[in-house]
Amino acid sequence: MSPPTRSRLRAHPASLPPSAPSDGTRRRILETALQLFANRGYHDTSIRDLAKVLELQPSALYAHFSSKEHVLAELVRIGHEAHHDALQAALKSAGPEPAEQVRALVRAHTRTHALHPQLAVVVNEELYALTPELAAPAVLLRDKSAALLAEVIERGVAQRSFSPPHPRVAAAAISAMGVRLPYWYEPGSALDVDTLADLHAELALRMLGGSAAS
Amino acid sequence: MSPPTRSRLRAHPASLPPSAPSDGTRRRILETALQLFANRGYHDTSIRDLAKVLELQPSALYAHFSSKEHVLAELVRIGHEAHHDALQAALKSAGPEPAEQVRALVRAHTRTHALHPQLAVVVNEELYALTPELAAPAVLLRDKSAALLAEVIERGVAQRSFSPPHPRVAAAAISAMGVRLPYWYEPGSALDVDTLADLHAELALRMLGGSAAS
DNA sequence: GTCTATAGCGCGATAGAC
DNA sequence: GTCTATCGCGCTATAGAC
Repeated sequence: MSPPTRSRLRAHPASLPPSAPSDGTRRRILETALQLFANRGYHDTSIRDLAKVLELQPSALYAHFSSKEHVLAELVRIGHEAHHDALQAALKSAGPEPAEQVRALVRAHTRTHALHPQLAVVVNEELYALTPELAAPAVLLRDKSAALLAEVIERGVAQRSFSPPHPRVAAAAISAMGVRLPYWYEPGSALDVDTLADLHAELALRMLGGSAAS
Repeated sequence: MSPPTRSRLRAHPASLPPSAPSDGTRRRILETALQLFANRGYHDTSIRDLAKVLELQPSALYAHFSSKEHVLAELVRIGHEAHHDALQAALKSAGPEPAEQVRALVRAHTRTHALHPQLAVVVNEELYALTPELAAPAVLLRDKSAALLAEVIERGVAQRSFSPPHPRVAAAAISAMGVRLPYWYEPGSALDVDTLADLHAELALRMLGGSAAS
């Protein structure tokens, strides 16, 4: 760990989604690693830093994870699965119209990033610290999640509900709103998560144009 | 440098803006560091890695920079200044209407991120690897750049040209489009930079609503 | 599953010759 | 301004006792 640095995130403390392991020490390690990786980065956080916060000896961590990289890989896996599951659930409960489906997807995307900002940051900034083998499952989930939005947009365009100037660029812009959230949004602020999710959905529909924008 | 990893960026090779130093070795160091920091991250790139690519001995770098951190600081400075200068020039040449000014700002924001993707990534992901003292000038420029967009939006809202659901959230969404560009945009693709800049401007105006959206 | 101790290596940076 | 050589330290990970 290098010397006096500002922390990357506004949010505190690190929150894992419910799907994470409930087992005691393994979960504590993941939560602590999440906090440190999010604030300082994976490569700037040492096994010794992690052990110190956990009040364990460095060697004790190896009873729970076979390497520092496997701790990161588990966080990346949890993050991608939680995100993908949230998108799928949102889509499933959304009804058939593209506008309603976009609204549901964007709300879920935004909620995930706002409620688990550390996980979002680690997933997005540290994925490339993993060997391709360990990163592969996450990359696959990433592509599937992107496809969920892309397909809804395509269908909306096909049936003239949407008229974006460029569907792929619009999809990237919609995704970007959520991905950048952890860097400026303050979870305890006047703007609550549900309102924010609605605002993002509204902005997404405006970008997509057509009759759906309110 | 850790073992087999995918690179963070699609773009190749690293491009510095014209404002960067033209001097020989110093510039070569900056260009090479930019490429390595963008692809592997600052903390995962060693002085030895840098020297190897440059075909120099590690100690030779210290004739040009007093530390590895100062190399990063210089890149961060160059990146922030080029970005801020581009926004200011765009605004200056834009005429008085808020819609025209937003279009100019977004076009400049997008062009900067598309034309210098490595610099954008390093500036955004590695700023927090700097001590607060070295990061301070960049943070100041960042705030000034954000204010340029925020003020134009505010004026547009005040004179009823814009009707965003929430000006601050819309500003963040507009900025996010550009910031995320380096992670998906392929500079040599069918979609050229100017078209992309126009598309982003169009999306921004749609989000801001009002009479200005085309 | 935690401890003490340490192996083995790579790191950033410096000394001093040329 | 580049070289050779190296200091001193922190790193990931392992060995082996309890």
